[in-house]
Amino acid sequence: MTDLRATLGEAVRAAFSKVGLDDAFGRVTPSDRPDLADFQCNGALAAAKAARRNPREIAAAVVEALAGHPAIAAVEIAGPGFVNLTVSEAALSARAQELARDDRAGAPYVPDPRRVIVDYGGPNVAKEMHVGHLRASIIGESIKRLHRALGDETLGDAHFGDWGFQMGLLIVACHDEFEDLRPWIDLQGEAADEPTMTRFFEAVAPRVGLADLDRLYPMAAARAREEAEYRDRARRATADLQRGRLGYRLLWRHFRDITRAALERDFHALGIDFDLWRGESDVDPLIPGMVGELRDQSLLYEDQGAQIVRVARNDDKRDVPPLLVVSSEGSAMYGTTDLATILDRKQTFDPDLVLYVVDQRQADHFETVFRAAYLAGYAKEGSLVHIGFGTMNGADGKPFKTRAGGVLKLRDLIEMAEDKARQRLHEADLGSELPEEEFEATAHQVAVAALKFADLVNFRGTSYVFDLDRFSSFEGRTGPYLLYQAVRIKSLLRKAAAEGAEAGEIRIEAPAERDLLLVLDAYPHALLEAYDKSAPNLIADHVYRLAQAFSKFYAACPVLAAPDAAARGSRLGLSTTALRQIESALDLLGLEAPERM
RNA sequence: GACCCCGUAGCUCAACGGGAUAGAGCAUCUGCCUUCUAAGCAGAGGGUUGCAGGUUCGAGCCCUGCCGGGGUCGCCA
Repeated sequence: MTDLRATLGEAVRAAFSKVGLDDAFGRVTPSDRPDLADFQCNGALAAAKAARRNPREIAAAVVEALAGHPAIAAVEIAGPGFVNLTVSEAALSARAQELARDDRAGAPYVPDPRRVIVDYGGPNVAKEMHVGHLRASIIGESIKRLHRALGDETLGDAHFGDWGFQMGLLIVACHDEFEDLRPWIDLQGEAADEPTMTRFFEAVAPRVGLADLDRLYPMAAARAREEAEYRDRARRATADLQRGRLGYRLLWRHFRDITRAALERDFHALGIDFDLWRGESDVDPLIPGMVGELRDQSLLYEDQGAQIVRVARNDDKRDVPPLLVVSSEGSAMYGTTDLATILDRKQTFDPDLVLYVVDQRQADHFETVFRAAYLAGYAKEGSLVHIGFGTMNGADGKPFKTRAGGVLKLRDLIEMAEDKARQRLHEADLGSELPEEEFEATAHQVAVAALKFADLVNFRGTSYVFDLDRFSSFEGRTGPYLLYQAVRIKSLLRKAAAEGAEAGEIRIEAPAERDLLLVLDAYPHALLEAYDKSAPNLIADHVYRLAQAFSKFYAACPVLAAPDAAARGSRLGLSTTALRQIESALDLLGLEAPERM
């Protein structure tokens, strides 16, 4: 399977070699002037500059070396030395059959598969998920799917925040709130027998639910800010928990279990599923050993009462602060946990690459942690990469807030999107004949598509403005538009099947067919670019372009009413292939199209 | 203060090693439903790419300065 761009690129690189120039100049790109050609190579201009020669002369030599290549119908020199390439009918047709037969719709494999962990989502026990988690989850899920689809052995890890001060706060809050549970919460010791544990959970589970955590945590957090005494109690509870005090440990397990179950449900509804839920608590036992090892490696320094690893380098343009491993109070910091997580991953999975899909604002933090990990030999230089993203902003350009000024909960956001989707479907009189259940499922899919596509269509590094009306529109570059296009093709194929019409050999005749095929051909390159840059927006761009190219084809070339059986078979083949590729790309974005709407 | 990112059409965003006429979508305007979902298609208008210099045959992209916005700068995560 080779796409036309790669085929031509190979040919042009060979031509540059043949005339004695670096083959890197033979880079081929889709034409900027589709009215003139399908592809172009600007290498003659760059080569001319390097060799102080006339670009048109070089272009002429390259063109001569290309003569007779079977994939090229025409090659012309334009302007100062652009080489314009038009694909031959034979190559076009061969590529069409290849794509039609490929059950991956053109998706490539990477040449050297790696072991990859995508660290994303970052939900916390007790803290409600908010829009900040949404971006991490949407982008991370897409990157994970992309790596997996292209052949990497890939794990997605939620990196569950289950271990900090907030646990102590919750324990104290529960202790105060549930008087009758105190004997259980105060349970001493470090280990329990089965019957004790069973009785513990029988007593606690019916009383302490998610709603309690949602209610108690903000209250406790606020109170800890005000009252030093309360804060100290929570700190002590945190320390006791981490030391293994039985009642706290069991209560904490309960917090963690119910939170995780709810989170998994919420994520799943968004098409986001993790392979691992390794929590901060899982790596806590590694920390003492790790600290000792860092000391043995002479990486640890004492500074202002804290234990630090210095990571600054001579060529740094700014002050790079050290990694704080043990605070002056003797506790582990979040950088400590992150470093221990790197160690844990090395021991359990030994990844070639770890991608951290986390807010761009934490770039400095990760730089520090990564440097420390490289120094300690916990990861190979360059194998840890922070995939930063910008914020989702409100209409004022500032990070999104509710009207009351608070952080918008993820659940509320999704509900808003579903309401909007229902409203839009009704306005367009769509899905009115669907059964209630299917209509609701469709509304959910439309809502999810609106939110996720709006996020993924922007380059992850830039911030974007949240505008539900725009995202939920069925017109233009939106998720719902893409679902609509997919559904329209599905409907067409159902009708064809009912008439007994079958896909046949694809013949590229009409301009709209040629344009569609060229877009289909560009899929592997789009995916490899997206892979290299961890940039799902390139997949979003591609699928939108594809949907548009199909729509033009659909308007210009009747399928069922094609002039003859061969043309109908050909157009059905193109439609089937386009649908498969749209669905493939949507899947990589974490989206799914309904059967009808 | 230091460092990083951003500034492109009225709005939201593109522009793939520095290359041809800076592209899409929304909004506005004009056509097209007795044919497969018009949530569509065809077309039009809309730009001194923040400002000023520089490098280059050629700059939205590279360099310098300035203006404006955002972010980060060890014991929260």
